[in-house]
Amino acid sequence: MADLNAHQKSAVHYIDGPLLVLAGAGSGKTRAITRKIAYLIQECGLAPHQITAVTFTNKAAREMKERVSDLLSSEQTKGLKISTFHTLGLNILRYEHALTGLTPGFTILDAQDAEALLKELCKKSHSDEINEVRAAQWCISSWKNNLLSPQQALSQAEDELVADTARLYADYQRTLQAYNAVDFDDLILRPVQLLLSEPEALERWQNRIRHMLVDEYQDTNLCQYELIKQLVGVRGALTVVGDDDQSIYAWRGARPENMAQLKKDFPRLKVIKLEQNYRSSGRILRSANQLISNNPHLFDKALWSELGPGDPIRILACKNEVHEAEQVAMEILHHRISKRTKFSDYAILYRGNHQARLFEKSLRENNIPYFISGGTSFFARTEIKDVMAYLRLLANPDDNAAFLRIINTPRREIGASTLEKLADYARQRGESLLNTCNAFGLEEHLSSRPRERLQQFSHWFQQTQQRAESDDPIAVIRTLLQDIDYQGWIDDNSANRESAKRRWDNVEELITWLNNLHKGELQEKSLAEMVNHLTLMDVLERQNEEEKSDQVTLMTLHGAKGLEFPHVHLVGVEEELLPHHSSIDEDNIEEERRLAYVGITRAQRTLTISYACKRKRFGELIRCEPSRFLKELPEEDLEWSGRKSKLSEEEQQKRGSACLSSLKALLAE
DNA sequence: TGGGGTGATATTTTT
DNA sequence: TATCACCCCA
Repeated sequence: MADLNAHQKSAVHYIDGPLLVLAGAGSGKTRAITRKIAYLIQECGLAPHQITAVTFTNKAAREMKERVSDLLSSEQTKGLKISTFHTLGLNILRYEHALTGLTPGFTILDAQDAEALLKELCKKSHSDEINEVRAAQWCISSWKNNLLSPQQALSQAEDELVADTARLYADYQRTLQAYNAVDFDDLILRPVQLLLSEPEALERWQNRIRHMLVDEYQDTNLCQYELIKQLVGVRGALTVVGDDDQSIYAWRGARPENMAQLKKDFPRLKVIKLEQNYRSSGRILRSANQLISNNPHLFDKALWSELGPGDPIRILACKNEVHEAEQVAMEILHHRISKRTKFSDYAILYRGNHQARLFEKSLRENNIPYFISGGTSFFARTEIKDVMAYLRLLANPDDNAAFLRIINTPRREIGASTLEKLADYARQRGESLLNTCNAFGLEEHLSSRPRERLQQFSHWFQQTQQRAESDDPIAVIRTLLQDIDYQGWIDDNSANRESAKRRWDNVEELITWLNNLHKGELQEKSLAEMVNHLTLMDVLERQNEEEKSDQVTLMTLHGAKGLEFPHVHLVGVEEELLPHHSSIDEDNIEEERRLAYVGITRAQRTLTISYACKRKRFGELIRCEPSRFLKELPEEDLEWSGRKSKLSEEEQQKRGSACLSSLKALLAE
């Protein structure tokens, strides 16, 4: 405990009731949480399995696990439950499946699968009003996050479109149940419904959890909060850590009000503030504080630091967006040489993903290694989704979504009209598509050729299912892929050799992951368990690999939360971009300000903010204003570059080449 | 079934 | 401007 400050210590030691830790940016909240877990085990006599800690991302969960195991022996951490909300929900559902009408092999549909299913359902019945499936999906998701049933949603609907969407929601939930499937939101929602309606289950889980810890608490939505409340019960053994100034997910249902709500629901709530910042130098911190003081606050908090003032904050005014990207690349090259830093000390943070492209270009042109965090995840790739769909169907024969995905991949000459007839008959019999392939009486609906094809598939699949019951899962998967010659299918369907190779490598990597899960410490036994585990996972392992090498990090402000970098470039700090124009329209400047605040507080030693005066947008060149947030920073801590000297373009070019030659001189040195 | 043409549409994203 | 989904046709 020696390396904790007094406030951190009291947060760790306080176990008499519910505790809210208001942890400012860089105040060592992860340290406090991990110490508290260690304290509960070592000093308070709790067994590791009685402690549940939840985070929002796999990455955060993994980091927390690592840091706890640095403090404790492996014996002391055995059974400790540190996971994401969704994994916690999955575990509850898995254990209590009998009470929910799900069978153990149930499928988790990811957002993509769910969208495809909704599209399908729309086509069938709700077509007229709903032409925006994604909007409907978003709407249904927020209903779920706000604990609204389809009936409630319908009764609250104010117009026909919403009413239709509510009916789609009802249809969607029915279909999911029929498929023996849940979506991501259900992983939280269904456990909540279960705990509310089944007192025995509630008691079981409340007894199991003797202390609960929640990270990034300001990001919880209503449904997640309800889950916490149910699990904690009257005992109130709860520690939550959060920072309302870093709430940047209100747009997807997060409720920073949950921090205030806690006080109402747990009157005994103790509040501890962590205000000493260990990350950033003084000027950076002062700027952040001053910026965020323009927002109203639920709780007052004043961050301070002992790290000394540090460098002023550089503001780069750039001619246009191309220029901005070049400048930033130049600055990084220059700075790295003169300060003898590593590329991995730098991060370029931006509001929207599309901004990455320009920086990618300029970094590449200057031979600066970089990696872009975000983008298509491993599990969204077609080849991975295909293989996963085969596995899903093995685990859950009712998973019609998986069936539809793979029935004609690779090609089996089973077309849309065949499937439609099959689906009609399946609905009539109340059975899954897979089952219906062999159903009695199918010949009345389908002519012999397509029927034979379906039966051939189903026959082969049955054999595979049988093998899956006894054989090693990995061997089953390998045989399955050989049977369908999936590698051949990839070869035939890739643009070129390289992409074919890459895609097959991805499949191999998936198998490696499955293998690790199977042999790993968690001992995931069944295919279903492994498949569900993988659905909730993401790129974390490979991201990890990339972080290790010396590269500049490019990511969105949202992606940067929870991270820190010695040198940060905050780019595109313009009106309409940060704050984003849609937030300006919706009068939601505060969240944008918090976003800027998150960006600033990522910086440890230097912060460079840049903006362009002109920018191409949707094909046309528009004039840009520097962000209003710049005016909210303390002028005396800023160092302007570019704007105040009214250089002609020509002269700027000269300066650019002067910069380049001085750089070359440095390199030669 | 896949390619090419067409028209809509441009945040943030985890699980 | 650039992308992407969708539709139609060969």
